[in-house]
Parts: sequence; C-alpha cells; structure tokens
Amino acid sequence: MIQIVIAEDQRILRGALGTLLDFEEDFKVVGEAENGEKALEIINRLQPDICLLDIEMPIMSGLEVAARLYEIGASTKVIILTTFARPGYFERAIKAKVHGYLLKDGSIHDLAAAIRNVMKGKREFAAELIMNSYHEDNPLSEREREVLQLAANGKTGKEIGAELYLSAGTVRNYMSEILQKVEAKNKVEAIAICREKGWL
Amino acid sequence: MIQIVIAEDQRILRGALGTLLDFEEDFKVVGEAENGEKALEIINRLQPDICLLDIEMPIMSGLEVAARLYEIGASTKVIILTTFARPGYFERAIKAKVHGYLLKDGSIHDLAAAIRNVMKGKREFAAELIMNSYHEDNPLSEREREVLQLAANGKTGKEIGAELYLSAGTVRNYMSEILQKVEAKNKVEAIAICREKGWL
DNA sequence: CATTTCAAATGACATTTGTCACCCCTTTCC
DNA sequence: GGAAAGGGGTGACAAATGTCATTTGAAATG
Repeated sequence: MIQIVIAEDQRILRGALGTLLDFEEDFKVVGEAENGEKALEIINRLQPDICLLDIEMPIMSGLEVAARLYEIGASTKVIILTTFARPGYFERAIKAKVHGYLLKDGSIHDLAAAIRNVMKGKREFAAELIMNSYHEDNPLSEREREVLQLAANGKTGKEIGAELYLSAGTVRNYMSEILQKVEAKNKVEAIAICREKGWL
Repeated sequence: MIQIVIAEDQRILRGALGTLLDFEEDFKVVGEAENGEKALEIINRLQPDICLLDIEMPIMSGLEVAARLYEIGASTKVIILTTFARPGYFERAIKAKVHGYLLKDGSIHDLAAAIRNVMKGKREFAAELIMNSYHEDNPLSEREREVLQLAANGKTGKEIGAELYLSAGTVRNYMSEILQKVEAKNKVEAIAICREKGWL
C-alpha cells in the first residue's frame, strides 16, 4: 500500500485528488495540507511513501518544502504537481532532488501511473519541462534572491537590512547588482522580470 | 437527473471534478471543455441543466461565456467556479445573471449541494464575496489604477507620464495619493497590496 | 605562503520617489 | 453668479534608491 500526503491550497482540487487517489486499491491518502508549513509537519509525523506538493502555497512554497525535506534526508519521495512549467521552478526542484515534477494538465490516470513509477525508483518529469529547460540560468545568488524577495513585499532597504543583518548600504549594493544582472532599470521591473522567469 | 457541463482549463481538476460529480446518483456529467469557446459550443449543442465555468481560460473567459449565454437567453444555469474572489469579476458575473459564484476552496460536497440548490431555483454565492465586495471597495480612481498598473510593469514616473500624456510631476502626485489610499509606504508595497485585493 | 575570490561595508554622488502647498481650468450645483 | 469639487500642473524639499570606487577580512586556490 503506497501512503500518500497531498499538499495543495485549492481545497476543491485537494479534496478531489484525495478522494480519487484513495479509490486506487494500492494507494492510501494518509494526510492533506493546505500550506507548506503544515505539509512539512504532517510528512515528518507520518513518514508517507510519497508526497504531492503544489508550488504556490501560502506560508511556505512547495519548493521550500522539497528543499527542506532534502536537507533533513527524509525518506519520503517528493512529486511536485503544479500549473507552472517555469524553468526556474524546475531548476530549483531538481536541486532539491525531487522524484517527479508533473503539470496539472495531465490526467489523474497519468498521475497515478507516475506515482507507481516513482515508487519503483524511477523519476517522472512532464515532457513540456524538458523542452522548455533551455533554462536561462538564474543569475541571482542566494543572498540576492532573498533581498529581492523581501523588496517584493514592499520592504524598504533599511527594513531588509534589519531582517538579514546587513547594513542598508549593502542591501543597496545587492539591489544594484540585481538590476544589472536582470537588466532592469529599477526595483519594480526587476521584481516583474524575476517573477516571470520563476527566479523569485 | 441533472445534466452538467464542466469548463475548466486545468485538466487534472476538470477530470477529477467530472469523475466525482458523476458519482452522485442524481448528476450526469455530459460534457467537458478546456476553454471558453468550446464550452459555448458544447452548451449550445447539449443544452445541459447546469454549466460550471472557470473564469481564467484560454481563448474566451468564463465571464465572457456567461455574458454570451445570457445574451442569447440560454436555459442552462451558469455557476462560476474560480480561485478569485475579485470584486471586479463578481460584478461582471452578477451582470451576466449567473446562478452561482463559488470559490475553488470550498469542498466538493459544498459544490454538489450548491448545484442542487441552483436547480431548485436558488442562487448560490460564496460568503467571502459578499464580504469583500461591500467592505473592500476599490478606493482607486480609474486614472490611479492606470498609473499603478504601468508602475507595476517597472515603468518609471517619466515613462508613465509619456504614456498617459501627463507630466512626471502629476504621476508622482497620483502615486502619492495611491500610497495614502492603500496605506502603503512605497510603490512596491502598493503594488503588492493591490494585486492581493484584486484592485489591479 | 601568496593570490584570488568573495561577502560585506563605507562614503560620495546623482536620480528618483514621496510629500506638500498652491495654481489653473472646467464642471457642477445651490 | 459664486462656491465647491475635481482633474491636471508646478516647484520645493526630504528621503529613498541606484551607481561606483574602494576597503576589509575571511575563505579558497594555487
């Protein structure tokens, strides 16, 4: 019996997916979460065989959960299930050594088949991704990404500095670097560009 | 037997919804569409009792389909099923005299109940909408919205002025007004706030 | 051990934002 | 007809943002 945890913020999809996968004789959906934080907690507690993670969720994204699970060496196999074929997302998923990355416009049947394959030790990636992944490399360093992330929430340079234990000047330098790298003429444009490319 | 057509572009949700609603003894899912154009065609051909429409679909949005069905006086009852509680969307749906507007974070059970109620002649609206649309009125004027929209794409004050035939100073004044109205401390935060509230 | 490399910081500077007070036209409305 | 009201504008000023050159100290590479 393959034990599954589902993390997805749209309740209707989460419920539907849970019910349908539970119908398969060899699957058992043991937990559901509506955000990344809760997903992490449930996975740690229940140690399922598979977890399905949506990317864009409140509090903690599916990619962050995947990275965390990899860090702590969890045995649960991760499958990302998302609408977005953004190369940046894919890249980050690969870095977190996920076992699958599927798109929400496959059928449930495909999903079930992919889960079984992953349990056999294979990795499953949606074909569209391989195509798209002439990935423009994310040029931003980790630090730069953090800075831009906070800036995207409307924080000022000073506030960002306080949060990351940097001086306001250093934050400005990072921002300057970021603008050069993504060829933006100001913060706002940089945010727009990075959102679109999935670098944020 | 209640005949249902589902229009939703995410295949996995469309499939799941179709299967699950079909399990109810009094429902029969007679058609599915992955975009608005196809939905319109199917509805015209099959004349189902109910159609579930997602809003953001390729080619033709669910709102456009709803408006068209109202225009031609179709007998099929329309239920909008979407992620977005944006007052603007809701308003347009009301204009098209839809019979329901539900959010994707209700449960399938709620959805089934809503469909039965609509068949009895009731109208079903997600509670969040009523709250949002009365309480959180978009405080921005048309002009202000335009300015913020352009700013969100990374344009500078000068560029925005050029595009809207305003002086850079006036653009700054608008921006200042916007910041007061949405209680943001800078552009970026204002953009984040307005995006979240669906005012953009 | 010397040499690069790199994250972080500073300081100086030019520009861009954000705030404010006040002006100039039209409309609109007692 | 005169008072508001509202869209658009100006100029002045402070604060934040963006650019750059330069410094420091701690790895990493050789």
